[in-house]
Amino acid sequence: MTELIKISLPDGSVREVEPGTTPADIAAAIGPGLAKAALAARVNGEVRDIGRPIDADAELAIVTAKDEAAALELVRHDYAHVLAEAVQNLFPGTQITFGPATDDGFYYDFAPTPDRGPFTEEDLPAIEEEMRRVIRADKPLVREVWTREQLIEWFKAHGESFKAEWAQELPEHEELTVYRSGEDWLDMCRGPHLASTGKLDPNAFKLTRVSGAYWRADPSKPMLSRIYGTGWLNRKQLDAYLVRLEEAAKRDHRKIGAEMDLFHLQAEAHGSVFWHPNGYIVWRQLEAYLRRRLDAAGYREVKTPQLMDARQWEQSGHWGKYRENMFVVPDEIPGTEEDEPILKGEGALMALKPMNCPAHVLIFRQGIKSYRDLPIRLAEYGCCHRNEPHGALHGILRVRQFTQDDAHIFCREDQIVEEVRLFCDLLDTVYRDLGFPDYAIKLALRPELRFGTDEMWDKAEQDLREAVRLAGRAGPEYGWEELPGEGAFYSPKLEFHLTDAIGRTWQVGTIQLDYVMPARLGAFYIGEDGEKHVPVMLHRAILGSMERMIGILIEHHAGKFPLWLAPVQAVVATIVSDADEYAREVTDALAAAGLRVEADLRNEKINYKVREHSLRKVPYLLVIGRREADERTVALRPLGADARQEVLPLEAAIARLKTEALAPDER
RNA sequence: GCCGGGUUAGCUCAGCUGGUAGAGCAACCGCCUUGUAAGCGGUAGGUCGUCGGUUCGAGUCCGACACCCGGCACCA
Repeated sequence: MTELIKISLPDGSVREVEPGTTPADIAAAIGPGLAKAALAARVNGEVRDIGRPIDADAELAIVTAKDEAAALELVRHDYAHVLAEAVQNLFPGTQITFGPATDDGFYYDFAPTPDRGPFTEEDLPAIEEEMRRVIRADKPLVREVWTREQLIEWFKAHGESFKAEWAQELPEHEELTVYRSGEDWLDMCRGPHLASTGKLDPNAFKLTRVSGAYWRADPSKPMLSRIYGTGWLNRKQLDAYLVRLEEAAKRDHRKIGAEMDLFHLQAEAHGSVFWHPNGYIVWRQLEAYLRRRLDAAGYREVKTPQLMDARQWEQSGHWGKYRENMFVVPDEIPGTEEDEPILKGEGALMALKPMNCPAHVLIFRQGIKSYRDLPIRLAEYGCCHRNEPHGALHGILRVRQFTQDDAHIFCREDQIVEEVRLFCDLLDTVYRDLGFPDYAIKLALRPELRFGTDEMWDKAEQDLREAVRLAGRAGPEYGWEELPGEGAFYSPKLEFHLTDAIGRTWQVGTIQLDYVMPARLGAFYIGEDGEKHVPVMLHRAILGSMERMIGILIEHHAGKFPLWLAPVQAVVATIVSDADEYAREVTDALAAAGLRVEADLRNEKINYKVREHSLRKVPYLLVIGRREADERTVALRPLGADARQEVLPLEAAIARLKTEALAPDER
């Protein structure tokens, strides 16, 4: 007689069953409803196949669609496998490699046959159709444990060289499993999976795009053909997701930037932004605001050279570690004669600055500094050039010329924690002012390629960890996380990731603790002991870059900037030409009050004017008809179709707009 | 840099298997004096990304290059 095992359920009850009973059996015993809804099982917290037997006492919870995170992960992983099966059905000879669930769906990387070539978007409808067929066939997904030798032999025999390579390299101790989909298809996979393909909703997924992807993310390895999809529990979720995508597309800063006439990009200066008058107003407002905050926080603003001799970059270490991203310029007078080469290559090399830090150290080095002078906080709106890989450029979010809101704090070791704390406070204020109350803090640890000794890195990482903890910002509410290998080559860094209006995150702010560069560039101060000491250098930025932050602000606000940032704050629009003279008076009065205002006296219907200025996202329209002109009032209409307008005396309207237009630090 | 897809009027886009370009909006002109997201009519506007090739003939086919888009890698 076999010993029964005890299965504890979430409601506290315990069932005694034969060893080898599956969660599916138990779900069925509880009720047919649960059996039908069951997708997988949590056995002692671990998500497992619903059909995988339990051999010992365990805690069991049945995973249903209500356990949404786990259910989505399962479903997406299964969609990926169905995608792989469908592709191999349609395109025999295509090799399978790897296909995980992602945040909103799944992908699978394939090695197509050479004559077939990479997949294109035109292939997707047929593949989707085949996926639906596989789903409707309701093929059972069965787990089997194989040996490494079995796996390698099987994959080699079936022409799956990528899978065979992988099976070869999986860790020793791991249990190696395959999942069969019916009789005719299988993939090596850790699982877990649903009981059968029919558990998927054939109308809750969509293949979205194709792309190349390196095998094992390594550019020296072959490029595979990746197919992306989005997958959900049901059609309603899918539709909601597709609507969200459309919403995000509407906020695209490139589209809004053109509509609002903020900036443009063109091939002749690719990777650099042409700021138009409207866009540059946003820039100037943002810059002026932050400058006031920095002044108040004890920073001193500087301006340093764009071009410096290559020897300087050698000394700072950039020449060795960063040169491939630098624009190098010969210090030479170009030839102008027809038959003469433009450059003879005789001049010394100079480079456009990719960072501001060396120049700030050079300022620090001027004159003798005492320990009493520290901390010294040097700030610069530093225009940097970085020769980024062309494929990386993206609108104004990733460019080759950008302006950092950079600053370097030179301090003593005993001041580090306080400086980091002060920085965290300043950054918190700025993010709140800009409308980003939610942000996460992460610590990026030493990368492979780096300066300095391990002891230095140990200390720097520990100092940052400690400083954030003491600043009271290392908790889960700040999304605290450590990221191995993500640090800069000269220092570990704290990264600040903010969350925008539609839930996307953007890495913007940073503070980095550097023991190396000041020493390399010979910076020192005289300590209390009368000896020379090397100061610690904190590299820090709050906005990251002006270009990127403005791009993020455009997407965050969908172009509807708060009044203080809006390029045009108000338009005075007339209904009849009889009101022109009064409208001019109103416009002049608003301008005199410091507001950015335009008059629209065109011979157009008010409907037309409302629509046009609404599309331009002008925050306020001051509508002037005969009535307003007679009564010396204005109809103040805030942006938005459902916005209620208010008729008020001219003076009252001016006073109100003036107050509302103050920057957050001026209120 | 790598894979795939693009580039046609100021903007959004059409143009089948090659036969010398088309719509809507915007612009301009006129009418309408207008009350809260497009009033009506008319006119003008394009070396079809660049360069080269195939062809009697190229927006259309081929090649190179540039830039853009989606990813990959990169983001010090």
